[in-house]
Amino acid sequence: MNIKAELKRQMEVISRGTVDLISREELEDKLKRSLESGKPLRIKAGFDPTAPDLHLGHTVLMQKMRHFQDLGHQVIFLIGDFTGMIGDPTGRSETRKALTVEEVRQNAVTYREQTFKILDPDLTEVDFNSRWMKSMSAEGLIELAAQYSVARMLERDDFRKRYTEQRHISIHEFLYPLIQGYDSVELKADVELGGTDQKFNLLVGRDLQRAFGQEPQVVITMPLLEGTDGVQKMSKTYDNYIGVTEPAGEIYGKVMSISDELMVRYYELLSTISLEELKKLQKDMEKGTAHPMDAKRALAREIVTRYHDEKAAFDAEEQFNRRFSDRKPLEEMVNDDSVDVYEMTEPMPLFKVIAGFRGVSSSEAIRMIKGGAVRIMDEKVSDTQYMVIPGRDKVIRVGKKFFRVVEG
RNA sequence: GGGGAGUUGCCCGAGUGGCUAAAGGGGGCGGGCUGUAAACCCGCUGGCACUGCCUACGGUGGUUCGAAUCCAUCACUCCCCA
Repeated sequence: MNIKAELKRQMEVISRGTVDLISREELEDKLKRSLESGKPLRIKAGFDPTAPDLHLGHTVLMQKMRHFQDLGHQVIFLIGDFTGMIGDPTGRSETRKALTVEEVRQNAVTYREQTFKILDPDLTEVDFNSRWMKSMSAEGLIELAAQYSVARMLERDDFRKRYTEQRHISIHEFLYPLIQGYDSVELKADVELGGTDQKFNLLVGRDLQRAFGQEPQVVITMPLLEGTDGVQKMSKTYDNYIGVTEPAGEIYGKVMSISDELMVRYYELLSTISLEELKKLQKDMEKGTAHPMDAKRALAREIVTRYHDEKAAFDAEEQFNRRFSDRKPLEEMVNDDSVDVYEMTEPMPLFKVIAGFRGVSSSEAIRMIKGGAVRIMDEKVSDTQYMVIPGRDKVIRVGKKFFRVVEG
């Protein structure tokens, strides 16, 4: 094997799509030694077990982990169960609520199950930082804390912001980056991956490794994926996520509802098409030779295919078209199996039906009726007292979603 | 340890005794326009089978016919001094 050529190839694969790579020289050095000795690099990526459902935002990072696996390196999927109990203050404007031991444990299990949709289980070492943190003594913690200064902590953007805005910061929040950094010491990590928001924490890891006499890890950050709202980062907390375990139709629909601008971003970070292809697509859309909606369809198909399969993607598209794009007469909708079904045997007030179907309060349902959001058999209904009679009122539409009433 | 400021609905923020389910903005939802896009315009935005009732302005207790607004006390946050 030509080590030089292989080194170049690996560097290319690894650096694609990254935001920071600190430092390139160190990475090259480590890779070179690894190639010469045949000893794989230890790649660490930590995950906070607050949100047990993986979403597309996580996959940006995990695909990078996968790249490392494909190059034969050892990936460590570290579940920050101990740190999860502290609550990562990163990016927050206020103190996070700490999780209970039980919550963290449960979340971790689900997390693990979903990981292997993307990663190769044989090349993945799953670990928990409670393994070493739980038994750390107070002396150990103080020794660790002595490695860093308050001034340096306050260099971190979010801390500084909170500090200058005179908001509360608990001492234990300073411990988070320290513990995360110490994890790298325990794991003897060669490389640590994270989102750009993790940059500070990852760099602390380098300092601590140095302090504990280890060679500092290389830090690689990946861009954060915006959520479906296009503004905030994708997160379960903001309810703007697309989960990898969601049904095909759901994923397809969510992707279709994102803005054009965001679509380009998703292409960039989630699609496997090359950057050149993406550029061409953008140009064509500007020129008007390609319709943005078609491009979005293709993206939705690609993503659904990845987490389900091609057939599911095809079906999801079919259903989507039938539901929203094709203008079809009411009679067809009545028996269309792609609409959701609401079973009822006895007449019920309309707002109750809506409340049950949409999961909103009765007051909210009544407001929707008053606001003209509701149609029954294609007729707008504004009577809040309206009774739904199964058999007669077959198709109810609330907003853009609609459903069919069936006698059960 | 001493002194001061503050805690309002999902978020920000106005409100200093009745007209306050609480201005305004953001977000969210709905309507129009569309490509279930963006932008823009309009409406709604505590709960409850609802011409009414219940819950709500950090917690508790009090003053009052009546309190988010006044008093006491507790909790929490921030600032200044030591």
